[in-house]
Amino acid sequence: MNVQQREAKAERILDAAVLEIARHGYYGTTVSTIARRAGVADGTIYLYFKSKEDLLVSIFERAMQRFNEEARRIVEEGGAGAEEKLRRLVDLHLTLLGEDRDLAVIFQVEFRHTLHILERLSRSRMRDYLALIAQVVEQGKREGVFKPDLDALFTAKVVFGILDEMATDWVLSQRNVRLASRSEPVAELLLGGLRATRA
Amino acid sequence: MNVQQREAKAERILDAAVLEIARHGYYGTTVSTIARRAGVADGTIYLYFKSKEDLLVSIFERAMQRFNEEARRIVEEGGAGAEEKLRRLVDLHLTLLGEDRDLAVIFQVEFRHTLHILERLSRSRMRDYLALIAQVVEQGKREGVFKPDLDALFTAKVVFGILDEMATDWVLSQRNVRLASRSEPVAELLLGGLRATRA
Amino acid sequence: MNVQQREAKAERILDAAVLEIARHGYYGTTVSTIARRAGVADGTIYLYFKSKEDLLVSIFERAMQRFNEEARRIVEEGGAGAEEKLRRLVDLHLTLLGEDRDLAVIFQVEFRHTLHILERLSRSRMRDYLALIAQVVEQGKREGVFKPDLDALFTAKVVFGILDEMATDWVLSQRNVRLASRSEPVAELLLGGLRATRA
Amino acid sequence: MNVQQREAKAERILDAAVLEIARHGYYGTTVSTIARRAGVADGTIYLYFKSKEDLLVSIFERAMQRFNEEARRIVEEGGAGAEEKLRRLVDLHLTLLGEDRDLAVIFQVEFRHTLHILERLSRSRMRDYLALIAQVVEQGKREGVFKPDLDALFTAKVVFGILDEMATDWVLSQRNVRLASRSEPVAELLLGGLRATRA
DNA sequence: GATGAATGAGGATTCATTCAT
DNA sequence: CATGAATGAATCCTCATTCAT
Repeated sequence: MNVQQREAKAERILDAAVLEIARHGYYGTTVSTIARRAGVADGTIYLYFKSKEDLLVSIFERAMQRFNEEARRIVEEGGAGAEEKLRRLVDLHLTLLGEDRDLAVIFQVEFRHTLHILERLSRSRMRDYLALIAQVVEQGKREGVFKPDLDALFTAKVVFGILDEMATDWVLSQRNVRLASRSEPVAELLLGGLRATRA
Repeated sequence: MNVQQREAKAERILDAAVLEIARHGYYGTTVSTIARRAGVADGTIYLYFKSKEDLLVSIFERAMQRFNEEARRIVEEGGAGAEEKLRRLVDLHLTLLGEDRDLAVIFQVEFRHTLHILERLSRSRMRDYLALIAQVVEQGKREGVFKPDLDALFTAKVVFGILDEMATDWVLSQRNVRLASRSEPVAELLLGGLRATRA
Repeated sequence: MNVQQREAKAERILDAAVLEIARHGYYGTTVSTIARRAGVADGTIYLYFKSKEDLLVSIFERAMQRFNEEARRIVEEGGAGAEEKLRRLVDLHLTLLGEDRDLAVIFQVEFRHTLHILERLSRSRMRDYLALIAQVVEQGKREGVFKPDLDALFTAKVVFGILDEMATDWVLSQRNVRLASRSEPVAELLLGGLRATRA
Repeated sequence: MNVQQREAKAERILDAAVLEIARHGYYGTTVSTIARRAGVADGTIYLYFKSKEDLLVSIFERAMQRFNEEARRIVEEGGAGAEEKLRRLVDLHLTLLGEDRDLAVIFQVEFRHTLHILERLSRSRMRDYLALIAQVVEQGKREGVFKPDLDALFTAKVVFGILDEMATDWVLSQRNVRLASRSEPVAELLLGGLRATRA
C-alpha cells in the first residue's frame, strides 16, 4: 500500500470522525461508530491514529493547516492594502467554516471543551492564526488607515472573537443562511472601529 | 429540614461541582468526586438534582440568573445614556467572570461543549442576555449616539463575541491579570465602532 | 456494612477466583466469570480489589499467610527435635496443598507464571517460608542429628524443591491419591540425605 | 527454498520467540514482536507455525529433544556406574539451563503456566526424561550402591524436583553465579540420600 | 513463498444511578 | 432525609489470525 492510498484512508476515517463527532459530540461518539461510517473495522482506526483523542487532534490539525495556509496567502500578498486584507480574512474565516457545517460544529463546540484536553498543542496553531491577523493590523497602522494606537494582538483577538461568535451563533441556530453572508457587515463593523479618524 | 437548609445544601453541592468541573472537565469529573467535596454521600446528590447533567444545567442557570439580573438593572436604569450603559455591561461581564475563575472556565470551556447537551435550554437564557445588550444598542440609536443603521441583535452578538473571546483568552492564558482590566479598552474599541459619526 | 460482612464478601470473591483460575488459568479467566460465580456484579469486584491482578496477589497472600503461620508454629515449638519438625513441615506442606486442589493448581501452575508479574512481592513471602525451613536445618545441626556441614538455606531450597515437585506432579497427574500420602516417603528420603552419619 | 533454508528460518523465529517470551512472558509477547525480532513479516510466522501456542510447544520440543538426547547418551553409556551417571545427569541439567538464561526462564517460569495449555503433550517428554533418571536409579540398585528399597520413579521425581528448584531459584535471583556451580553440592546431597548404607 | 494491512472478537474497568438500611 | 454498597451497561483498545497482492 503506497503513501497515497494510506493517506486516502486516513482522510476517510477523519471525515467519518468529523461527521459523527459533529452530530453526537466527542464523548457521545464511539470509535466503533466512526469505524462503521468509514467502512473499516474498529481495529483499523488504530492503524492510522494512536487513540480516539489523536483523531480529534488530527481533525484540528488538518483544519488549522488549511486556515493558516490560506490566511497566510492573503496576509503576505504584496499588492493589497490592510482594509482589503482584513475583509478577505473575515470572508475566509466565515467561508471555510460555512462550507462544512460539521467541521464548524466541531470547531465552535467540541474544541472548546477539548482545549481542556489538547491544551497547549492547539493553542500554538491558534497563536499563529492570531499573529496573522495582527500582522494585518500592523500593516493598517503603518499605512495610516487604522488608528495608530491599536494594540495589534489585542485587536486580533477582538476580530477573532467576533468571527468566532458569528460562527457559534450560526452553528447553534438551525436557520438556513450562509455563514459567509455575514462577512460584509462584520467587516464593515470591524473597520468602523479600527479606521483612523481623518483629521 | 426547612427550605433554607435545603437550598444551602444544594448550593454546597453546586459549588463543589463548579470547582471540580472547572478543574477536570465535565466528563473528567465523577459524581462521587463532587459528593466527596460537598461532604455528602453519592446518593444525596440525587435528592437535590435529577442527574449529573442537571447539575450542569443548574450551574448555568444560577450563573445566568445573576448575569441577567445585574444586566437588567443596568439596562433599565433611567438616568444613564447608552454609551455609559454599554461600558457598564462590558465591565459587568468581565468582572463577574473575572471574580470566579472556576465559573469562568466552565462558561468559556465546558458550556461550549455542553451546548450540545443543553441545547435550546441554555440558548433561551442567552437570548435574554443578548436582548438586554440589544436594548442598549437600540437606545443608543434613539439617542443618536450610535450609528442609525445598526442591526441591534447583530450588534449585540458582536459585543458578546468580543467579551466572550476576552474571557476565553483570559481563562486559557495562565497569566495573572485581572480580567476586568480589559473593560476599558474593550469598551473603547466597541464604542469606536458603534458611534455615529458626527456630521 | 461492617468489617465482618465486608471481609466475608471479599472471601467469597477470592474463593470464586481460586476456583475459576485453577480451572481456566489466569488469562483464561475473565473478571466477569469470577463475578458471576461469586454472585456479585462485575463492578463489585472492584469495590474489593484494585484490579484483576490484585485478586491474584490476594490469593497468594491469603494462602502464604496460612502456610507461614502454621509453619512458624511448628518451627518455634519448644519440645520437638529437628527430625520431628522436618517431618511435620513436610506433612504440613503436602497436607495444606492436598486439601484444596484448586489452590494447589494455582500455586504450582499459575503462580510460576505470575512470578513474572508479582516479582519481588511474592518472593519475600517465599523467603520467609524458606527461612523457617532453614531454621530447622540449623537446629538439626546443633543437635548433631544433621550433617554439620550443611548450608542451611541451600538445604531449605532442596527441601522446598522436592515438596514443590511432589505437589506439581500431584496437580498434573489426574490420579486420585492423597497428596499427603507422600509425606512419609519424602520425609524419609530427605532425612536419609541430611542425617549425620554416626561415627 | 530447500529444507535447510526452511529450517534455518524456523530456527530464527524460534530463537526470537525464546528471547521475547523470556523477557516479557507468553502473554506479554505479541506475535508481531516476535516477527519483528526474527526479521520476518507477521504472516510469515504462520507459514512455519500453526499458532502462537504452537510456537511455545516447539520451543519446548526443541529443548526437550536436546535434553533427552544428551541424557540418553549418559544413561546408556556402558562403562560408567550409577553414581557417576547421576552426577553427570545433574550437571547436564544445570549446565544446559545455565547456558541459556532465556531458555531457562521459559522453562522455569513460562512453561509452568503453560502446562495448563500444553497439558499432556509436554508431560510425555517429561515422562521420558524422568524415565531416564529412573533408569539410573535402577542401575544403582542393581549395583548395590543405592538403597535397595528405593522407588525408582518416585526417586526420579525427587531428583528432578531438586534440580528444578535450583534452576528456578537461579532464574529468579539476579545474582551472577553460574548455575552449573551447584552441580557438585546437589549431587553430593542427592547421593547422600540415595546411597546404600554399608553394612 | 512472503508480506503486512485489515479484521473483529474479546475483556478489564469505570461510573451514573438505584435502593435497602 | 441520608447513606454508600451494589449494579451492569458501555467503551476503548489489543492482538492473533487471515488473505489479497
